[in-house]
Amino acid sequence: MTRTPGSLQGSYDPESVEARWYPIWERSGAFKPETNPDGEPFAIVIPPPNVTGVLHIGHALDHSIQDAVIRRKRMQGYATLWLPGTDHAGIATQMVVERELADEGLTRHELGRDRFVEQVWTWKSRSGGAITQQMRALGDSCDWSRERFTLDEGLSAAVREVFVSLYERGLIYRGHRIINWSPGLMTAISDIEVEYEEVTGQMVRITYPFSDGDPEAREGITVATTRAETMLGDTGVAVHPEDERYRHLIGRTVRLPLMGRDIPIVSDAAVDPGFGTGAVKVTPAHDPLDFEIGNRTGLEPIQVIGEDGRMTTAAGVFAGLDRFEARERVVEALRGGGYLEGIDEFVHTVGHCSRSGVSIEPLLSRQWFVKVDDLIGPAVEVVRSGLSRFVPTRWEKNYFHWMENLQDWCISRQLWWGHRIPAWYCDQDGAVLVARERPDGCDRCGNRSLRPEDDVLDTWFSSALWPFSTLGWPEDSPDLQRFYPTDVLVTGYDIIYFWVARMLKMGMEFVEEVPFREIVIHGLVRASDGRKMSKSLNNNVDPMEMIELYGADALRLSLLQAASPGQDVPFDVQWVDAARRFGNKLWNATKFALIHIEPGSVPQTGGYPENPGPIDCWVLGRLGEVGSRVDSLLDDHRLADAYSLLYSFVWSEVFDWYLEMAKPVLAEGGPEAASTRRTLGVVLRDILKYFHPAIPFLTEELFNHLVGDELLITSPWPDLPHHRAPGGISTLQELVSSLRRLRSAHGIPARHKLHVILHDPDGVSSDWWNPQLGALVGAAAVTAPHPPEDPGYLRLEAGAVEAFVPFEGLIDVEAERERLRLRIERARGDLEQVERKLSNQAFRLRAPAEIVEREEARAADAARLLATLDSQLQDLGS
RNA sequence: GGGCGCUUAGCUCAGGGGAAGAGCGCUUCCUUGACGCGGAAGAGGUCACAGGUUCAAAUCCUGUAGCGCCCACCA
Repeated sequence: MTRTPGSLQGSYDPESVEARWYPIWERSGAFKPETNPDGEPFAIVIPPPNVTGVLHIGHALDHSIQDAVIRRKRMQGYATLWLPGTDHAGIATQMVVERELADEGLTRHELGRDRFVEQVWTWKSRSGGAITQQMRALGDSCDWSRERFTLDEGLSAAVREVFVSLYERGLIYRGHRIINWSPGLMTAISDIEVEYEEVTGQMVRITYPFSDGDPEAREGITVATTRAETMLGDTGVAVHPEDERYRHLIGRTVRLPLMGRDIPIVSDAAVDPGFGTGAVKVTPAHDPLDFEIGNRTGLEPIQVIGEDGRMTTAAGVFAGLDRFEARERVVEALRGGGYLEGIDEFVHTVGHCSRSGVSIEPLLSRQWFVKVDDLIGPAVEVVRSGLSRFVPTRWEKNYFHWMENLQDWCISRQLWWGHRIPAWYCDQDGAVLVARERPDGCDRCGNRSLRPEDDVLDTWFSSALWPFSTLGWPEDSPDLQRFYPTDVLVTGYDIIYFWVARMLKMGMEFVEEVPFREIVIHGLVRASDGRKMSKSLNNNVDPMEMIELYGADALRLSLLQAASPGQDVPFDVQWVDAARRFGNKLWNATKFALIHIEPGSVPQTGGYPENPGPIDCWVLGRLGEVGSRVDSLLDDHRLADAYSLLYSFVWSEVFDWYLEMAKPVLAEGGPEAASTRRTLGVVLRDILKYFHPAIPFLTEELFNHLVGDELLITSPWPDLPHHRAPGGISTLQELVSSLRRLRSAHGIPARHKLHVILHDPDGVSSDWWNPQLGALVGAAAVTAPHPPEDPGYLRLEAGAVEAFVPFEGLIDVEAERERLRLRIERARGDLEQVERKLSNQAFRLRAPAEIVEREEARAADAARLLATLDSQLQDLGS
């Protein structure tokens, strides 16, 4: 089913390469852990994207990292599971379907709950698969046979089990509290779904006159507020008990303007005497702090703003007005009544619904809550003790900081799409029944017509169970046993609070083991100017468009190279383009190799030459060094560093040097050429292996040409024998570079052969240098026992080798002198610097020996260079 | 009000106590039989600023300035 290997035709075309391999991988079973039954398990569960969603650039980053990790582990012989799935995303999905209904002129209420939910399922089956198709285009090697959806039967059972048992443990309760109400969505939302924005508003000061003193005195107490309309629901005024200005007023009553209600002045320590006027109007129904003060001092809440954001009948003449309209009208009315002391501009933060953007209304409401205090302890402890490790660790600080000041989590939502809360009400005796299955009747009065709870759970409730619910919990399934705790979680820092913390809490509470051993945090992908990508700025980058233009491989590599752990990545097409060009380079290098080696003849593993020639030995040695460095970087999840290192090694060493040095060897034929052909094959093969996790499609394609029938995706990770680079290589490279510089500086044309006399007292050079010098710089060298005595030669140094080039008629002598003077100046500077360092006694005493040695060597080098340059200058004649 | 980052080449960013790095851009040369989606040679940086620790600081510490992000019930 794989393609017959052959030589490569044409040029690199990502689209055709990428179309081919995904189905082959999937059919081969490589994505499933069963492909390697004896392997040690290694598991990642995907952060489930919304079913409504399409792949955005953030997913592309998140998935590139996960896929790179999982692919490498697979090649290293683990039984890897990358478990995919999607989230039902309550609000988001419901909104999409509601909008569709609106186009037909319908509302969900007209449709009714059951038909509406049915409609959402239909919608889900129709377009919910879009994102999973896009994941395939990206190359995500997940096990689709284990795909999960948060509303699946199994996951729903997990949700019910967790809800009921938390309720039984007293960790879930139903309470009447101030919650964040989104008038836009008509539902409660949790604290962390509120986004705070700084706005400039008005702080109005209002005087409430005393109603219990001399009516003629026209005295009162002045309060300040930014939400004037809430004064209609005031049931008291609070001051700090120690506040000298107001202490004597505690217990008196004032008449609430516009409403004519008498309300008491109370004292409460929560009041900040330094803020505003030091006296707070208390609206228990519309402010969390006021609600608490009200509870402590016995002030009743009066709800004046309704769930739709309009004033209620309790607001008197303002009833029916929109809350913002009411704010203006109330201020006007207060001004008219002479109650208004003044208006100041005031900058403060206002909460907005992260979904609908509407300003949040704190509302007194009966909702379900999770008491988080008891769950935090173990979730903090496992991170502190390192059982679950954040990468990079600095995110732990943020995690702890956040865990310290957590409020109870409001989990009920007034939506239809989601997990219905497993509670039933008996309307006869007011009993609340919470159960895994619908109870037959009220356990107290026997009433058989129980009313089910209408509310559904916050989407994040089911997400919190994801690492174990997807593996079969509450059943003690084989997958749960084998893959839990999962090994790595890869996610952005933006959902540490929403999601990661809650998974840790729930995992510890219900499975009593950490959900994942490592938490790899990446940043957000930003626009190239560093700003957030958003629809309103119209600076969104569509990953699918990138894939079309540059290929998934290029997109992945560019994201991986740019993503430093935990750091935001500004996205720029130039990176993707550079990555594509790298792909092109790989393609062409393989094409070159296939001219010289039989397609399909490279062994899948091993096959390193027994007696490698000098350049082969060098490249194998370098590959080994770089490879082990790359391995340790990858182990530390420093993917950006690993792939950047590989990228520059492959391009600037293997392709720019080794391939060029291989050409003359291959041309000559003989046993040397055989070794080089072999080396060329295995080195390319190993490079493909190292790059496979980042650029899976192209590497698979090229591997297929080199190796034949075996799939790269399940080939073993490279394991190189140690090779020691022969000393001559770096000297040769230095010499070549010097000669190239000479050519370049003086415009010596390529066709002009350079004749070089080598003086090589240590015998560093050898026979194989000559063809190399010929191919790489167009130079021919002869070795002489002594440096030439007559003038007219330019001396170059490469390590212990001196090279003499006759310059008569070749170079611009004046220009060369100028160049030398400049270099001499620089060399002097260097020498002085090193000598200064070496003459420092403290340095000699304190610095480690190897550093001192290195500095000494440096000084010697600098001195020799200076001498060389000086003599060069003399050779040119002054 | 707390916390966490960032400031390095023209641009976008890596690096993180012992000789300043990448990609893109820029200059010059090269129609080399893998690749012009390429090659070679270059120019370009007091690593934000000020102190400190150290034999040695872009790197560690303290402070300052600017810019981001997160958290918080200042009405």
